[in-house]
Amino acid sequence: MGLSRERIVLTAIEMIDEKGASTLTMRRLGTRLDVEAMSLYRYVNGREDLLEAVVEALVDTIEVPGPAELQPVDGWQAFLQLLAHDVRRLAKEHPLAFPLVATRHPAAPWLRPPLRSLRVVEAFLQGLRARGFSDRQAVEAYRSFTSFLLGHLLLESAVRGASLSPVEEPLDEGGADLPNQDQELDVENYPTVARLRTSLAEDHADEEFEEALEHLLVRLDLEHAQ
Amino acid sequence: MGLSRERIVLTAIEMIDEKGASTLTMRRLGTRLDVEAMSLYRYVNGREDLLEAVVEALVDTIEVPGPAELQPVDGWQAFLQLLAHDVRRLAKEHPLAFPLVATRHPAAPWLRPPLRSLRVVEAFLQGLRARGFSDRQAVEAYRSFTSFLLGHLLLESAVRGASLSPVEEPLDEGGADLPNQDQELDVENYPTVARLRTSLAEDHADEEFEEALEHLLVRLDLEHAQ
DNA sequence: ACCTGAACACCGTTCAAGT
DNA sequence: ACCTGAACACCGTTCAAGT
Repeated sequence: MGLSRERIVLTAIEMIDEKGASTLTMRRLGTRLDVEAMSLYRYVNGREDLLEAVVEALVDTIEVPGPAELQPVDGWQAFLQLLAHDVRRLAKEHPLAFPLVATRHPAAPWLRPPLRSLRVVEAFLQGLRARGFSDRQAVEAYRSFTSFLLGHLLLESAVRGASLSPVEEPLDEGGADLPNQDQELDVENYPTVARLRTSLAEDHADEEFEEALEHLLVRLDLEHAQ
Repeated sequence: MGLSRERIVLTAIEMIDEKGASTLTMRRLGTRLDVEAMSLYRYVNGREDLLEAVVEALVDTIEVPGPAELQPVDGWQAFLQLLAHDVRRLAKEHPLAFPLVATRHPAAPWLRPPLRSLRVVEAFLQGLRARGFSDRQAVEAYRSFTSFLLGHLLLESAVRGASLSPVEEPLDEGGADLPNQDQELDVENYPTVARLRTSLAEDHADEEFEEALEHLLVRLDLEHAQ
């Protein structure tokens, strides 16, 4: 029942998953752990350090395919497919936390979100080297793969997270004079959007992800063949 | 010299550009405008509304290629090229603000960051419709184009923004017991990263962007030809 | 109509003090 | 060794009051 850095980080992740990072305060976290907020500072160098630890813990759950999941004989395509889907699992399990993984400034320029840990980058590069990539090709693949993951997964998280958003719906008292972000009705002034509204609102996250991943692999294959 | 919503938003953007969104407080913004913080609430429904207005103002600077910049005879490739580069201009001009554009929850599921305004989406869809895309193709292009922009530009912003980061370097007193995010030295435990370190640290943002854009256009062309 | 003073509830963080 | 009480500086926000 004692406090520990690990317990603090896990509870912080819980709270972020429930209501978003902006509602995670040291004091509320302390309360949840049955402790005064000040006690947390024994284990954590302040709130920023805690958020960094949260990101690290999340990224640590990423499983880079190794001998257990994948024979070396399986190509780099299988390797990247498995990895991509595991990062997507992370994004889907933590839609409100994923923006942190995506946007917190990486410690080094070569730690690109969302694959922002030395362990993952090392395994990524080794995985491709072992499957026929040159050093240069592996590094280029790291760059395009991270951009691909970031774009697709953050977009998914933003949309899915919007439902769980921390902003409490203000009861509509219909009296605000200021410009309102609720543009629902203005759609009528944008005929194409209005016409395609239904189609635009459809959720095709799965297909989008698979298709874009497929194309990325094709693209990498072209460079790989050179 | 009087206060106005516009002046407030522009000053907020200035402050974010300088030190990041986390340092933008209502009170500091008031001080900068020579006014008490409470005065801002006449023009802005609180801090969240202000940030929303900041995002809106930034997105409003995106120029979707119209008759002025582009003949209808120019293909959809030229249209998307110009648009992509203008969104990239926005990201480069505001590396510390772009994460807001990227991660704030969109008002509607079809307003995908970073093209998150009705005006831009409408012009985007019309631009492609006028250049031979079907409704379905235009919507699919909107989805893949936004994912592409988000991934590449947010990654660029994160890296570039890290230099301007709001975290003040703590003078290294060399005494912290807690896990430290400064993993610089641990690189030695990751041989492949260590070996490719220099290559990984190189900034190829320009080429990456151009190349990925080129491939996206090829990919869209395949679907378009069907 | 526009800005302010005073106040409230809530933050992050430090540090001496308790056990 | 581990947690807390008290305190400080700083937040966002409301509202009655000033001009």
